[in-house]
Amino acid sequence: MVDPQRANAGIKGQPQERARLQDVAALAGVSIKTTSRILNGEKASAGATSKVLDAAKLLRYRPNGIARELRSGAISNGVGMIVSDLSNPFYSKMAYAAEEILAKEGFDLFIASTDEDPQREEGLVKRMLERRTRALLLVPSSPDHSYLKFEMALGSNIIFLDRPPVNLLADSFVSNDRQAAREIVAELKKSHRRVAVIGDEQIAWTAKERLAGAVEELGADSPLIQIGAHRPEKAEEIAIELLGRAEPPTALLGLNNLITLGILQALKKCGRSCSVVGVDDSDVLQMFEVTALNVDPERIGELAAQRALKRISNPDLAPINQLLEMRKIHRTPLDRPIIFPERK
Amino acid sequence: MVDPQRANAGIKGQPQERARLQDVAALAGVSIKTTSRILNGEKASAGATSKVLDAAKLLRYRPNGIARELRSGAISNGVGMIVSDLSNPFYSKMAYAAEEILAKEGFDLFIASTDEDPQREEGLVKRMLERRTRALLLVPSSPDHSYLKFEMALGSNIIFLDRPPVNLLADSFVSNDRQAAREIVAELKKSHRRVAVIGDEQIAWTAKERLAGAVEELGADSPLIQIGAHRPEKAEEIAIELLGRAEPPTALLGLNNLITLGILQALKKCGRSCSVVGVDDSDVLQMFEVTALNVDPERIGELAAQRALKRISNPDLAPINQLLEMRKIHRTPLDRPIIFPERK
DNA sequence: CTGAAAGCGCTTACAG
DNA sequence: CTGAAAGCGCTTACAG
Repeated sequence: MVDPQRANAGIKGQPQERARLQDVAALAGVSIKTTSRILNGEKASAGATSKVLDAAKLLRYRPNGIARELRSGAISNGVGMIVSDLSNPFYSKMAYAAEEILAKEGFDLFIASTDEDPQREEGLVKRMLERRTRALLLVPSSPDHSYLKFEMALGSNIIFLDRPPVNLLADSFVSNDRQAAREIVAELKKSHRRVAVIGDEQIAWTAKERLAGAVEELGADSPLIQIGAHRPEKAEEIAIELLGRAEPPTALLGLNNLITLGILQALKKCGRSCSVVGVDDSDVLQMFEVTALNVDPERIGELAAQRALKRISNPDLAPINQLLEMRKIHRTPLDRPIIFPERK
Repeated sequence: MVDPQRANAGIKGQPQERARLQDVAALAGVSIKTTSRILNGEKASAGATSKVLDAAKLLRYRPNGIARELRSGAISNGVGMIVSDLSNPFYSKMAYAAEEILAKEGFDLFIASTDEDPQREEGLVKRMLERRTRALLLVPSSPDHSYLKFEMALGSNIIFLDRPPVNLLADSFVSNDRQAAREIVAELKKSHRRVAVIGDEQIAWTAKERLAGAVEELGADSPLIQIGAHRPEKAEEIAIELLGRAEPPTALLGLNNLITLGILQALKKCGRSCSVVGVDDSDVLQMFEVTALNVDPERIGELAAQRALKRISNPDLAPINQLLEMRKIHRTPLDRPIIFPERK
């Protein structure tokens, strides 16, 4: 009944025979059309209904939504979002905000994560667009987006978030990372002799921009600038090294949310107090009253989702590039140290 | 050339004419097959190539992946994950861990969020399965999963995480929330006269279980049990009220990560110190050395992803229900208060 | 209530 | 190098 040689067998995982409507109809002894009707919950004679349901169960029949979608001409209501690292609360908040806006308009948001791998990004983009995703919100990991030119010329709606497109004209919502980092370092220098800066690995655009801003103030070869802190643990390690020097920094600047967390962990572990400022905000910074430089991830997610909706109604919009300002959230004044809970 | 009356017009958003391969071929003056070859990057004569590419651009042609997939019989490599609230770090960590495991085996993980809406859950499940998602990881929001019986009988691979299926036999990975909550309250009672408990709105299974555990120790009508704290701000408000009573609690138990965050915010705001314990761990609890009861979200995500892989190779596995133990992470002893950074 | 035929937009053989 | 025909698994008209 089911031909195991059929095309869809054995692509990934175990070969898997899929029963078709045809197979169910044959086993039930009724026509394809009747079978379709019954499985779609329309009325039919009791006899036919039970025969068809039995046959479907026996053959483990599952309708092929791909075929249905093709025939019925229904358009997908899916919007895709591709982020670099879903475990970073910055991106999950962004995704949540976008989802809220899109769901209100009847669209599904499907989120995938590249783990900063350009290959994965290209593959995910391709697979999402081929499935007629109505728009794509992209936090890019790839260093070059010219591969998207053709897709965009073909009418795909692509919107960049948090990091700008490279070699491509497309909508983007990014923040003024370089300028913000430069200005906060300049401000710290006013009340501190030694300002240390800890940055991420130099992969993401935001990481490079923030570092560039700090370098403009402190010089490229400052021994107080340290990078490579991709996880909080690594940031903690670097901070401990800095604090252990003969001339330790009097202020520490963490160039993203995870790094600043690591800095606070270091202070806690060493029982030290020090002025701390963070780029990006978080619950922990709030609790310790650490002054932060921040763009709401929710704001970026909302703007991008709204733009996606606009583009879905009118794909011929000219690209816009919106620069969002990072704002300083004043908490502990920059010349005061962050005090840690006393240890027993 | 492009017939604006075609079926896929005007379903959602603006009507959108889609050029077909046929339209491109007609405009370029070559056959459909040649057009297909050129757009798929195969070799063809230079003349045909440029004519086809021009026509494709002019018509904003995008291949229909649905049709391609149907004809070529390719099987999707997508796995779906549906969570109740993506902005909760618990779930984004879970998703990240699952994604890592699945990506290693060549599967894409597509994540969607229901915002605790059963309707959205049903819709998302249906749309994902119809698209031949190979497996579905589900943190359910719905109070009844019998709607999935038919899907499962048809061979869909569905795995429940964090919350168990109701009226359905399916794989699940959940923690012993009730018992863990009961035991920690019992332990707190040993060194505290007044143990207060703050819980979430009684929607999610975990919220109900945790409350039930606390009630078993404190009684259903204890004035020290407060629920409805769905956001940290609400938990903070409740905690402030509790702390302002004539006989304030000597210990506060937060029944999830966001609630415990709110409790700490309340203590900070009021400048009070108090013993605090949290169900679920977080960066903030770690920094304040709050003792926590925890199941690694990463562990749940990994187990579920591994189970999905197994089911994809062998769909006939009998359902398993794994109960994960919540473990106590000892930090500050239960009879000691959490001390807050001194305010200036 | 039920069925035979046509077709969704592609790709896959198979010929020229 | 190129094309006409068949078919992926369904649903949509249209008949009986």
